[in-house]
Amino acid sequence: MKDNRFTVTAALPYANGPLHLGHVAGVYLPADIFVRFKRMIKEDVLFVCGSDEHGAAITLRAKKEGITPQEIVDKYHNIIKQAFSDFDITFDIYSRTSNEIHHKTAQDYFTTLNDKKSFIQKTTEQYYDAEFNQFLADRYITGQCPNCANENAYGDQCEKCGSALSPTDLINPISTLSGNTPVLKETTHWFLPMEKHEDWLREWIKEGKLDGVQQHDPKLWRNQVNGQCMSWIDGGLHPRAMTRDLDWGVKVPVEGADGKVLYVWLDAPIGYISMTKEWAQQQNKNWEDYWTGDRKLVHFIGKDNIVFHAIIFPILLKEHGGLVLPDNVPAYEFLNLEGNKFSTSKNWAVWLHEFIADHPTKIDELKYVLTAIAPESKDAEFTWKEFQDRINNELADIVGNFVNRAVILTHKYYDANVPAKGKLTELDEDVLKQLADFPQRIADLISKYKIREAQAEAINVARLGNKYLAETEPWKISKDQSEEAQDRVRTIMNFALQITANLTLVLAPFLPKKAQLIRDFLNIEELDWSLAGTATILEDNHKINPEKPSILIEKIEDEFVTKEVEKLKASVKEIVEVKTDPQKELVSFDDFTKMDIRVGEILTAEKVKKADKLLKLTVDTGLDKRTIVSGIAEHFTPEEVIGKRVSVLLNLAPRKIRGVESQGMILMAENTEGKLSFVEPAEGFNAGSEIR
RNA sequence: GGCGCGGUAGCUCAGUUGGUUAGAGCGCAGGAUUCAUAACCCUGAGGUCGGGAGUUCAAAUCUCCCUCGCGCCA
Repeated sequence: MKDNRFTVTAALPYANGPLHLGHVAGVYLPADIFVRFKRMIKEDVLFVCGSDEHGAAITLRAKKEGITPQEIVDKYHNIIKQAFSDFDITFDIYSRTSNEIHHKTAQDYFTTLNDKKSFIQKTTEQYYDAEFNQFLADRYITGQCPNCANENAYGDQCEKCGSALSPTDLINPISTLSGNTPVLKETTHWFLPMEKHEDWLREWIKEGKLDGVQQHDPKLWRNQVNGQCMSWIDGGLHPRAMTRDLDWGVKVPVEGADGKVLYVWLDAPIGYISMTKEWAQQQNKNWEDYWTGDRKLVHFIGKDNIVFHAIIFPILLKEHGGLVLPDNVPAYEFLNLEGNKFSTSKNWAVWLHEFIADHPTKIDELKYVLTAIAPESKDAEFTWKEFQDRINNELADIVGNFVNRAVILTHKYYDANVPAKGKLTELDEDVLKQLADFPQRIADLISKYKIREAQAEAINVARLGNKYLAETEPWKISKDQSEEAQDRVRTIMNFALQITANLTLVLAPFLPKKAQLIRDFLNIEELDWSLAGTATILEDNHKINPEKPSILIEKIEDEFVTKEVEKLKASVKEIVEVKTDPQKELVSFDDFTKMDIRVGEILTAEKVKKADKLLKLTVDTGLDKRTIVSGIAEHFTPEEVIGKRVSVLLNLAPRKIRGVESQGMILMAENTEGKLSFVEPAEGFNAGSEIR
């Protein structure tokens, strides 16, 4: 087995939205706790992460919002980076894939593998949008589902019947970019022939051995990870595209590969390497030291990313040669929120940066709750009520209260000096023994990626303290003035304080700010982990902070919960209100040309009697002057509309409305608030101009 | 649809290679106590371990079928 030197990565956040609590609970926070602990026990650990800034979703969003992809990724990269920093996630580097060093590293990596003939090239036909000059990602093609006839199926899936599709399955495919029918066009891509790697992957995943050499303990890999990988391998692997037709990303470094970029399978994980390089340059170190030899590589990820990190990237690493393969891929399940999945599009989320802005003093409290419910083995659920319960009943009552008791009593009895221990009782010895067990237990749990249980054990140190005080009752004994009794009280209080000092150690990886606050109460510096479990941390007569301690953990009021739940519900409403109608059914060009739409000028206007909404208009259509009844009286006065040049549907079948025959229809734009606007041509387009 | 993972006390979760009365925390009930953030501490009630069938002296744990949730793939 290898030494304990770690390179830890956390999944690269996609820079098209902010971070929510699901991301934090299921990747970044456990990774940070793991890393903090490794640093505490002086194991060499590098922690890298950064924004994933490429891909079709970002370019399409940019197009939609009329801005550049760079503007989008700049915006979210900064929000995410700041949120991590505010939340005390201690990456050694948080970089981004739009950096030059990443592009260069990824291209070099591709070239190395390409030169080694690790890839095969294949030419396939893919849908292409001629107007936008680009190939279409599956999800940007819609059409009729061949299974259930749903008109709005996507190129990768029909959401109505749930069947997965490929774009060519769709009947009447439509590009969502232009609305045109896309054409099939040949394109050549580089594929990774994964099937060639089945044999060694099987041995590596199942037994942890590579070329017969033990690399890792497969029993420490989560069920889900082993299970999914083995099912992929046993089911047979297939070539996988490593490049895409897109103009936003790392260009494929091969002549003639214009308009092609590296696919996310290469782009993102090589980001771990390029970010290591960037950090190493800053620190004057060799990046290779962190990716070769006896280094343990650990990828913290969500469960949707398993085969990507446990099969595809390992193949790429091995093909490159000389680089370490992951020692573990702790994959987290998903966090749900108040009964529903987190959803960026539905705005059902608690955003990390918003939480921090709203509750800057509750950072460790949030960390505690997210760790306590971390989805290590099954999907978990975050509710504000549980947030309150966990903080109030566990953190505040157990930890906060114990610290307060120990410190306040020391102030009261000894004027803030640590009293010396006297003779120990059997109970004291027993407590000592229990205390001594904690550090190793916590270390073991963290090494096994059981962060949630490790945190619970840390809290148990405070429970031990509470129990000790309840059993020894120093406040009773202190009333007895005999030297023997006073000696007993000094011993008890010394123990209580030593346990408090232990808390600064065992809580530190989970609740760094609270650990610091306790250190302030005790007037001590950061301690070395080797002291954990001992009762000799504080020296006799050490002066603890003479100021009365503040409240370590403030309780969460009911109002806090109510407000947050309301905020969450309100945010969903906003989205619903601005929802626009989906595209209507397709019409043929012939259908469209049947409609005769022209510019008309409104000559006269008057209200229709007994009708609040209707105006009777006389319109010059260029052909004739005709009467049109229009339902716009609630939006415009007759005076306002006279002289307007508007769009008119001329050949709508005439119809009597309130006794007046209407010979056409005025076309209006309507926004989400129900406001109306005429569709007016520019100056110089007079009555009779055709619209088509 | 195929595959993977999960469904254990009201809630959140542990349960090692099948082995005595299935555990913890919260919540709940009762008790004790007052140094402390009305907190702590003790005791107790609560589960036919998603449903069914099977293997076995013995199944939460192994096999099969069904069902629900999540993910991956087609």
